[in-house]
Amino acid sequence: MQKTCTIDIETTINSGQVFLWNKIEDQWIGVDGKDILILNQSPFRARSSGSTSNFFREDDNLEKILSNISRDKIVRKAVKQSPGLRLVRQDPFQCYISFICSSNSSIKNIKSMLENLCKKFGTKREFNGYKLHLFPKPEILANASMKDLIGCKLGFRAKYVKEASQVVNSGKIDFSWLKKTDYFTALESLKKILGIGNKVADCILLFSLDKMDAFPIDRWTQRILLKYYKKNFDDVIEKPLTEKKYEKLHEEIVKYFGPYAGYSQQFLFKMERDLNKKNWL
DNA sequence: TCATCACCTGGAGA
DNA sequence: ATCTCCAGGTGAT
Repeated sequence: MQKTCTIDIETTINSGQVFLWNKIEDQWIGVDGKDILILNQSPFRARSSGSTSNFFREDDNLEKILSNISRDKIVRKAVKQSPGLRLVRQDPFQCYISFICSSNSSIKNIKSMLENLCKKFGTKREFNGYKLHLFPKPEILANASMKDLIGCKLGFRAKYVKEASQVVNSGKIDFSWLKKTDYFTALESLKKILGIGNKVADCILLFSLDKMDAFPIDRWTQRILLKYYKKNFDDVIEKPLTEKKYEKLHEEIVKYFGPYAGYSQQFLFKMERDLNKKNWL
């Protein structure tokens, strides 16, 4: 109970992990796969229209994790700045499509694309007086026409979304299996899919498949590494990372930050974007 | 294996 | 007004 109270909902929603969320009056309403979630900060309350539980990873031993990652001075500062920030455990299919859509885009635009997909393809559902569209099922997106997907403003990602949905719908990608297997095996499976490279795969692994050693390296993370950790890692560079550079850097990072490297990344990412006054949802 | 380049779209800044 | 650049990258050459 005490742990629950330390979760900062707004900080967590506004940390680049999720997109289909809106603040209405004093509560956050969001879509997670086939569920609608309603969150209140004080008193803390999380309601789900379905079976979603542990959205905030309440089963993690946070005390242990925070003390582990706080060995690093910069991370310690980031944790102190946003102590209520949590990693979330999202619906895997939604997370997968979300981050495929994220490539070369902005948070605002990603949110818009996903809302369009829900409106066009998701089942309408009412929960506690709120009517919204759930996230579309793999089967629906797998069989969607390119015209309709383009209509959702996906741009060049339309093809990625369709193919990625087909892979899930056919059973070639099985999220429950990916959850059970190790980081590297899951990573390799995801990267075979069109539209998924190292960064997108790491986001999916960290935010929905329980891989806490996933450490997404995007533009911001790269800036962070350059700014604070230049001396710690041989492979930090200013230029865009090639695939091999990314892998090598990731290896060094996990060695340095430890098994909960993903948590470190989230705190650092939040800190640096806030520092630069970047917008969230 | 690496370096370039194009890519849908929307918004910000020159 | 019009252009350029960038935004949580990836794929093709």
